[in-house]
Amino acid sequence: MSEKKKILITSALPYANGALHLGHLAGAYLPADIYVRYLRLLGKDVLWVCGSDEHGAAITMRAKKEGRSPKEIIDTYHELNKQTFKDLGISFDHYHRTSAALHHETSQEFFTKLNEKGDEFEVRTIEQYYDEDYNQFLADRYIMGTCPRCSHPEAYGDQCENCGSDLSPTELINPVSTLSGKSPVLKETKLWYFKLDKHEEWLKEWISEGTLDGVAHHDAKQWKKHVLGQCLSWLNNGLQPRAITRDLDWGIPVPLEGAEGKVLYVWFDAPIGYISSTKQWALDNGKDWEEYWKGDDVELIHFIGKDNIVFHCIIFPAMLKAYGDYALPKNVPANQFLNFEGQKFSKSRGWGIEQHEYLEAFKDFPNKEDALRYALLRNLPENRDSDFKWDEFIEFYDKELADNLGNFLNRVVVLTNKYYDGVTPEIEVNLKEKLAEAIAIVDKITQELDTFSFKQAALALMELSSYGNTYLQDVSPWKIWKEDPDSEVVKECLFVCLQIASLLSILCEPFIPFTSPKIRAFLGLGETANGDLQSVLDQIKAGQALITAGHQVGQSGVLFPKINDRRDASRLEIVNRQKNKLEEILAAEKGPEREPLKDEIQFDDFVKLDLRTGTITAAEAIPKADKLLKLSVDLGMEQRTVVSGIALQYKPEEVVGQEIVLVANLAPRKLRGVLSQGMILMAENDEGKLSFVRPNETIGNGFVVK
RNA sequence: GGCGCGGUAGCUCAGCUGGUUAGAGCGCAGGAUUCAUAAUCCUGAGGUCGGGAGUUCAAGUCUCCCCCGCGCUACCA
Repeated sequence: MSEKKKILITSALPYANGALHLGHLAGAYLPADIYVRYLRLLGKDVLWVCGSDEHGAAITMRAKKEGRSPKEIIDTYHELNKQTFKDLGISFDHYHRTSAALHHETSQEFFTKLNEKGDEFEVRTIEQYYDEDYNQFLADRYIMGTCPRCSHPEAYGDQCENCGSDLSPTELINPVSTLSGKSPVLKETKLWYFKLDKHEEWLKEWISEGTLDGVAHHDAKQWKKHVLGQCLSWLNNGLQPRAITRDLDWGIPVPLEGAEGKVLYVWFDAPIGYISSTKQWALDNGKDWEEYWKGDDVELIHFIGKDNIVFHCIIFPAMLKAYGDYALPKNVPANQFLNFEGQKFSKSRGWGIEQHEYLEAFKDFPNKEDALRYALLRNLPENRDSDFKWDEFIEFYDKELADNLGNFLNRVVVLTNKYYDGVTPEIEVNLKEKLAEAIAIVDKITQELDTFSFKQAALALMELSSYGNTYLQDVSPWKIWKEDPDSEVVKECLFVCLQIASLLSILCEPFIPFTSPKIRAFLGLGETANGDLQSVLDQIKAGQALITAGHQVGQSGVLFPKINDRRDASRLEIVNRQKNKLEEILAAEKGPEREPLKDEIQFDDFVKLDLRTGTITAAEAIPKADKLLKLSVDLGMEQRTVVSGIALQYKPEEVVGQEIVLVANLAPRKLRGVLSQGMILMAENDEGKLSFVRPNETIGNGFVVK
């Protein structure tokens, strides 16, 4: 066992059925990359693992849709995502995949161990749809039918994409297997459940107090509020056992006799992917994976988006503790969501840009990687949803990277070359004193990084360069030099500026790793290595120069050619192409769009409907249902009670006296405890505005509409 | 309806356990300067801290109610 503390960083495993967009990057990968690069520069023993999540029904569904095998799908996206990460400087130590044999073994071993503990799992028998032609149980997504809520004929077993309702397969009207196209039958099946409820007590203490079995584990106050909030909300509602197996042919087989045709539920094996990724890295590098997962000297940090909070803060810790010996996360700095120009990323709408698309579209853009990293960084959704805008991309690049950082570095190197032929001047100076303010800013940068405040850290980095600009301006060596080229004041000024430039060259590395070596080259410095930042910090605080007298600097140049440049519009054009794309999408969407027509029916189908005129005579809200009103309808020959989902648009008093048309022979159904005897016809437009359908002159109640 | 998170200058956001005249960047207005990439530096204007009530000597910061945004969840004939 090594004496040094091990830090294990994980980033959410990307699901390998599609490309990743900028929101993903901003959520779980860029912040982690910055943090890991920072720790490496400090010389910490840090390991960062990730990989593709390659199981689950969504992959088989996509494969079927595209007429490819699941294996082809995951291979495509595994390679794409892996390469794109690499191109953007996302510096995983290992990028694994859950289809790997090592991962299957690891997951099965994990399952087996928990199963052998005896009281972690329970087996339940439930009824599930089964396709008799294909001899297999059907995942929710493999069943389609008519949505019981909106009558959309192509709702999936878990969700209706037309009305957004969450469904269960048994709710579907006329369910059909997407495999055989026939009606599935209900058949009993066995599922394994993880008894999450059993872990509720210690989880509550661990999350709210940061103590584990009474022993201090982490500082709960360091966790983000929205993370704590969501976890405690779950815990206070009571945890339920969760199914960990499914009847599916794509995934990790359940390693038990009599469990043929069953695989581990994807959420169970995915986080174990962090472990198998570590194992593979250890094998490749001759290390011991357990040193990073077990023992007191382990610090585990999960970087994720907010959609993953409960898995990483509740479910996976429960799995780890149930297994035993594993360290639990010290922090889960989950980010919120990144929007794109004011709206959510949407693949189907083409709203947003995927990582590999960006690299392609910006291939002629200098520093495209750092430009993107910086724009995302400055706008990270750390505590609330944020918004990526191309105009801000331009602004951050031009104002901060080019005008502030790039220009300062250029000024310093140009002046050094001009006055001293690039040789650092010899000068007596109390650096501790002279750099006190700069060092305070450096401390701020590291403190922000230590606490996962990456956006603030970036601002502090700019503050350092801005401080350099201000200092240079205050001394204005060019004025003095004109009078006295040998001035000690000029020498001191540039000597100090070179120290600041040197600090910037290393401190910027976690944020803009592609630019850092260029800055180092300007300054005549070699590339940074692990641990360098620690020695730089030690030196500078001890008053030692980082760039000493006699050191030859290199030649400078334009680090960040500005986007708004009067001589060269090429960069602006690249960005403008993206902006134009969005405008086109918006323009296209403005065209009239109507729900597609349903399948043709016969006259006989129509006459089955019994439509009657009526008048609403009373209305009241239904407690604990914000969309429902309980209505009394006068049909002339009788009174009906009808429950209608119009409460968001109408107050009860507004609808009394309203003439309506009622589907009068609809089978009664109970809603929120009230028996609804019919359905009122309403027209609804695309903005959700409702309007009653009624005869355009009063005709009396109870008459037939046909 | 329940739960969680957010709502601070024109824009994007900082403000830990309540404590002096509420901060930064961008934008805007004036000025300085030329080593540098129409750059840099200085000064200034600009905020009922979502609304209302309360606790306190003192509230952006605590409590309650309400409004808005996002998410989870229930319901949606």
